[in-house]
Amino acid sequence: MVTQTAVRTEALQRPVSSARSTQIAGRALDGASEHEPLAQSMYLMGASISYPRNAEIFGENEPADYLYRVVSGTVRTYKILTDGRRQIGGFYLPGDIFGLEFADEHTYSAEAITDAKVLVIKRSALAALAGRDAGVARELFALTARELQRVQERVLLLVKSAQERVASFLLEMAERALAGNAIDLPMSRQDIADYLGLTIETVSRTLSSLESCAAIEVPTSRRIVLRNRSALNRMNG
Amino acid sequence: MVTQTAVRTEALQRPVSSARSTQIAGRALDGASEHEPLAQSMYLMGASISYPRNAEIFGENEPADYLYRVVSGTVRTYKILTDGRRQIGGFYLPGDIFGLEFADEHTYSAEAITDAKVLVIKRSALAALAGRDAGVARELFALTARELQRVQERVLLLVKSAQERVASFLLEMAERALAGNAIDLPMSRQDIADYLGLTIETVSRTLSSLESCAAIEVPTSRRIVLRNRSALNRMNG
DNA sequence: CGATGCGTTGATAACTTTCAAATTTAGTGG
DNA sequence: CCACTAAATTTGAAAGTTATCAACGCATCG
Repeated sequence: MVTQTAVRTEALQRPVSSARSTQIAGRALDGASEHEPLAQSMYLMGASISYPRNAEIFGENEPADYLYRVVSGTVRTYKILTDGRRQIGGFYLPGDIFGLEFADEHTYSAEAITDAKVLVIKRSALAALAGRDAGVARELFALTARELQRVQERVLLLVKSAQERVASFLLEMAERALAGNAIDLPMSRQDIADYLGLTIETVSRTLSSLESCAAIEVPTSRRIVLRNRSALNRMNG
Repeated sequence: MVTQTAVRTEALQRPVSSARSTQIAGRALDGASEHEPLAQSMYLMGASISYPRNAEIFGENEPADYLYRVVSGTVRTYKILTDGRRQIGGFYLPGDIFGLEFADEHTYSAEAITDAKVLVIKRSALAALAGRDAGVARELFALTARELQRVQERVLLLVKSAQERVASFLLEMAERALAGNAIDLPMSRQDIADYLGLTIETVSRTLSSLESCAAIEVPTSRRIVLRNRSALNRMNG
């Protein structure tokens, strides 16, 4: 891990204007940093760590001593179920915060999907900060509330058909990672399947079927072009 | 609705020792009222309202001006999906708090499953209270965090098989409403099905199959006796 | 180039839903 | 309190959806 001194230096070198807006689950807060004291604090106080593709950031049941913010790359959280299957808790893109816990230990593991850089802040430092700065406390609460909303939407998603789940997933990713009309998926089919509670075969078949009905194009497996978004919206239900 | 005066009187008449411990989603907080300033405030400041069976307590998209605490009976929250199906958000038993929202409007509707009595407190009063009393603010946060945990567990439940879902449901209800070794279900098969993302037929068949393998007994449709809890735990996954 | 991992496609099996009917339970009026 | 009606639950058979098992194609990388 980077030393505290080095971290401070790096944080100070980073121009304020380069700070991206804080996002959780694809929802952007309004950009001004005065409205994101937490993000700002992480820039000032947080350490920056880089992880190679597939590296573990933290493990389930490890002490939850840090809060994380994605700077670049993509992160997945997941849990291995007793039957051996893997359930993905969420995908975190640049600006997103993850690792927020209310117990002493992480309930999910976290891994870098691609090479990723994250900022970390000690939970104890954050607690102290929240005590002094009501804005930070408010933001932590808002973060939790938004995470709750995100998970509630996932519950609604998981009771739907495979086609609806995949369509919802594409629309969700489109909101978060759209480049023009195309999405560049950082995650594998297996990741998507474990996120949606489906198998890779079903995800693959569903994408093929969406392609054959002209709702999307799949030029390469990681790139999806949205051709008919209203059709996807209709499927979304 | 009961007048403010009448409410105060009722609150004062209620002996402190009779206050049930606050529960959310079946998890009991430690009983002492000093640890539940929110519950205490609701007793002191809240109005008490009674609803007959199947009455609406609030509707989706209505302004979320109140927070509710179940005194007696059972409440369900739900949402009607675009395809007409109903998804149940949760069941709330005596001591449970519901109606917690972070936007201005309710995202779920709420109905009394049985005749139910609830305490309500104005959100604005609660906000004022949380500003003055850090304990209330903490409890609101804890409440949110616990709700988040509950919904996350539901995500894990919804990716499992019908048998696992029903077994999980029975174990969840057993923790919350166990009388001896039997559960008295306040809700219908349709409610259970809409909670688990299954059809009533599948719920009914699964219960029959659990009965035929001696894991449970179903003397009447609303009463379930747990015969082999470790078998249910194994199915739970 | 061959090995390896990822993604797609096909065939079959397992599971859940749908539709239908029988049975039980609950509610209502006499 | 009983009889009757409506509603809820259970059970059966068939259809639909998704998972599983297997094979193939395609790209990447030593």
